[in-house]
Amino acid sequence: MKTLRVPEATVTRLSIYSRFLERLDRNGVTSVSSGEIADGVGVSPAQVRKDLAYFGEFGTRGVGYNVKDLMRYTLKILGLDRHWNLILVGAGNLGYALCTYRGFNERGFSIIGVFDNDLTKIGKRINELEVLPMEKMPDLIKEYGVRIGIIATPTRAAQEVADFMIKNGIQAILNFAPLPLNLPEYIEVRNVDLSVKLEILTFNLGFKSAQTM
Amino acid sequence: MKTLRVPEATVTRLSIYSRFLERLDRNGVTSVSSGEIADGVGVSPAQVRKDLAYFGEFGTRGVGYNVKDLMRYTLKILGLDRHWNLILVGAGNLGYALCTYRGFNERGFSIIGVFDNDLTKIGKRINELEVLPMEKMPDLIKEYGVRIGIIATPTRAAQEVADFMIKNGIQAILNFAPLPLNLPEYIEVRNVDLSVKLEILTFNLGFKSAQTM
DNA sequence: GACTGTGAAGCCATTCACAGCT
DNA sequence: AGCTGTGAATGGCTTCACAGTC
Repeated sequence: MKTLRVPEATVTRLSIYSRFLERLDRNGVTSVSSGEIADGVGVSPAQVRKDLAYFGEFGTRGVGYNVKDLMRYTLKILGLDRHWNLILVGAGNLGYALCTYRGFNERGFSIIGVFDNDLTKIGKRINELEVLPMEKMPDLIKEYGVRIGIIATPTRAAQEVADFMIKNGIQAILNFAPLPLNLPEYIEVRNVDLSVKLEILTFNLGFKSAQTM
Repeated sequence: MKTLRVPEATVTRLSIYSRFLERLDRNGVTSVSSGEIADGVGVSPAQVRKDLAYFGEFGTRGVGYNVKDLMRYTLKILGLDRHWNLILVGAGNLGYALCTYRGFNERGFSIIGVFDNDLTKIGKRINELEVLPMEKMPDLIKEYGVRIGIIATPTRAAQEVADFMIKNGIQAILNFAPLPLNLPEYIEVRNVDLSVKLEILTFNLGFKSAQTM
């Protein structure tokens, strides 16, 4: 298992492969080829093999891959062979939706603390969680060993919230505010910008209507 | 304005530049250099210039770019010099959050119809919209000239919903269900997978803890 | 002197094609 | 025969470096 630098695109696909493998496993499929995975997720068979090759040899030549084994390997590579506690800041509609999103639980993520600085939101309940004021964050991070924080605040608050999280030991941030955060480089950050993908669609539709209208 | 194929990464960054330019404009800044844009959004100055060069020459050598002009150009390129009506299927928490998300309105998007097939959700109100049964979709698409649909349903319903949208004239889909949709290739699809980015974080944290523990 | 626009170079990811197993 | 694993080839995006312009 040599450790070259792995392209982020490979990690993204690995996440998708692993979910596809979970589906196969639930359906009782025990063996799968790179071509079948490729068809299932919309990439080329060579891509699937190359992606897996970054991490080892998981298949059998002439046969394919064992579904359960490969599923476990991919989950392990992604760090999903364990449970992750998260905190979230911003108890608006988006924060609420993320707290109740089943996709997180299915992958081993639990949001164990929700914070806001809006007094009208503090004390409200989201499932079994109570929205807490920001000053309760430090203790909760320590108590639950939280390393990842989610930002679902309005844009103007995002940078300040990120700084506060980091000061209290958060190592990685998933940012839903449409604003590039300015953070130390040892912090892992990924942005989920809800309108960027929509704008890729309008960009592409623009070209189409030019052709067809 | 030569029309080479534009990398999707360029379109993504264009969307980010345009929002940064809007911020500068609101703050009264009138002129900006590629280096300042680069600093503001976290890319290299050459990247900014190269991205813009796909679409024309917008700057003045020795000076930089006029903020208002460049903002308008970028918005126009992205197809955001006009209003876009959207429909959304799935009136759960995520659907609710998307319907009330201000970031869409700020960029010229309006969700003008929300659909669900769950009888307990039909008739509910989200802002000024009433959740409608699926069979009302065809008329609404025609009436409002809708080309883009958003899928915020549970995973199991997503493929069927996508097929229904397309049958009724939708040309582009923003899919929040964590499942690769199987669609004709003339349909534009982009997926927003809420846990993939989280799994990139856990992947990267995995490497870090290996070093530091 | 400052900054854009761009061909060339460099780098990285994907695809190809085939050797190696079963 | 079928399918994996992988070096080589390809393709595409990013960075470099400098000519062009103000």
